[in-house]
Amino acid sequence: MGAIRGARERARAEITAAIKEEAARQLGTHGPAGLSLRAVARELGMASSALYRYFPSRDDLLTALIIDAYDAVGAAAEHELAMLDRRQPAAQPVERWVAVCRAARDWAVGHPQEYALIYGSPVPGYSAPQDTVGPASRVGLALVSVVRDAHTAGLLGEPAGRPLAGPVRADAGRLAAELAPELPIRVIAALVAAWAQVFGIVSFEVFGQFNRVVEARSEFFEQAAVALAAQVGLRTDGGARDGAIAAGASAGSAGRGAGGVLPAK
Amino acid sequence: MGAIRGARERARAEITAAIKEEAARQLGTHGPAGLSLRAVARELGMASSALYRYFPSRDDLLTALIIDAYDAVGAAAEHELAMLDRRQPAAQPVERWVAVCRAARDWAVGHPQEYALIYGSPVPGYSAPQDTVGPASRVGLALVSVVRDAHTAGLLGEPAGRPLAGPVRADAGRLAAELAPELPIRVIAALVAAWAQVFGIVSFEVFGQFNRVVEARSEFFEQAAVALAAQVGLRTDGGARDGAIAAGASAGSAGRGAGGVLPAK
DNA sequence: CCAAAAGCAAGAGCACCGCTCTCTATTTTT
DNA sequence: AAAAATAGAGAGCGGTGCTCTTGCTTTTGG
Repeated sequence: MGAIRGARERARAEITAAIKEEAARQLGTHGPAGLSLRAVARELGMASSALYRYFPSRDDLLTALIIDAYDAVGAAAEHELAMLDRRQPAAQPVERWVAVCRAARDWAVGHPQEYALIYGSPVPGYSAPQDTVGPASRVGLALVSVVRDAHTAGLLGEPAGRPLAGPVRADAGRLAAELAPELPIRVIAALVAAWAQVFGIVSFEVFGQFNRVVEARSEFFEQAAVALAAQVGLRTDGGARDGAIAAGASAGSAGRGAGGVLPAK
Repeated sequence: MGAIRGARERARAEITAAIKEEAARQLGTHGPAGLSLRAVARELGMASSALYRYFPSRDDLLTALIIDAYDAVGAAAEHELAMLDRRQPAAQPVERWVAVCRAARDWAVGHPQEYALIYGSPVPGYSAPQDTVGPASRVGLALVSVVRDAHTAGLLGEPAGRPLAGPVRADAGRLAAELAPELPIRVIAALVAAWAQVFGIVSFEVFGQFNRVVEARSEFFEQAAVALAAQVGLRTDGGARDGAIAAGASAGSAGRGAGGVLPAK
């Protein structure tokens, strides 16, 4: 945080960064399993044992990369949202929602290995150290903020779905108290579901489950993101049909014409 | 396939099975990265080199396990559906849909490592050998069959969401031709999305993303599965409101009373 | 200012890994 | 019964994560 004190600390910071950089590079080419401390050290021209001064174990290096990845995708989402708001200050909630989703997806397809690291199978022992929970929630919080803004702007309708089962209601209530007390409980529940579902689609794309199934990935994703926004209760038009099911805008969805869902990319 | 011919072939089959069994055991305790051919051989009391008579490489062993896992979850889904139909021949399409989803989830939480193997990050080199695509699609096909049955029974409404973008329509059309020509294209698209979204929720649960977020996992999942069924167009009651948005049953959802979504487990 | 303390880099070494090669024993086929 | 195919064992190669010991440099404190 503070200013760098001596040459030693500066060197330490630089070398730590270089190690992470090279490790990330190897991660991109050989995958998480192929990340080798020795190879990193070799590439950096240092003895493998020296690397342990910076990361006490391979898992710690991986954890650092995990945190970086969470931060990267979180920052991408926040940045994309900020850009949209600057470009188009009166953007519809649905557009803002889709912007966040698309940012996450774009980052994922651009960094598949890093994505796999954080949203794929947890690594060997793995215990999800506490340091990861903050960065890990940034995308989710961005989604929450979009919905919250829509709510304060009066652009939030009823979420789809049946009334909540008791325990689900309890979870959602606890979450609501934590991060958005003004939002209806059902919206919170729908939001969490949508959050998981967005990443379900991204994971299927990145992990190859869509091979030979879905080819128009970005359009497909966009379509699903819009549907999920509706599911959460974000209105696609800021008008009538109060309290009605927001998802039900399909009938008269002149929307944006010509097949397009939202202005792509 | 055919009868076992000699003692040698029988032994080979048995040993192959034993290797896979032990490998699966190790997979469950140490994770995919911790699967060691030497350890498997050691546990089986044979030389590590002898193991290569059965699996030419570690990746081939993993591939075998992957196929087994796909088959296991697929069989679980099909079995659960068959059981429901036997127990309750007039089951609602939504119930059948949820049964398939729940079977997949139950298998996943019961076999997290095997689940990670097939729905988590792809393994090192990995090329998704052709042998996996058949088993891999069983759960998806089960979902398709549920929707198709609902359609022939006249219990399929309009799926939620806007009209499809062109390329998405093309993908869905191709898929429809392959596996369910009678279904509306939009239903196919919604189905694929729902398929990915179901596994998104399962993955978030199994991979720990729901830690400290969702505690009532099975109820939450059930809720989401029902919502996804509606999204696809499965009616929750076999009656009125033709062509209307099926998801819109929320208003008067007396449903099944007392917070419960569907008869659990 | 210089000695003590602390941090850093390197090398050797341990136990393990996937995998190959060679050699022998056994079974199947001809 | 001879020949061919198959199964197992062992040694060995290059790689891995990680530890320990040994020197060296920077920082610190009297």
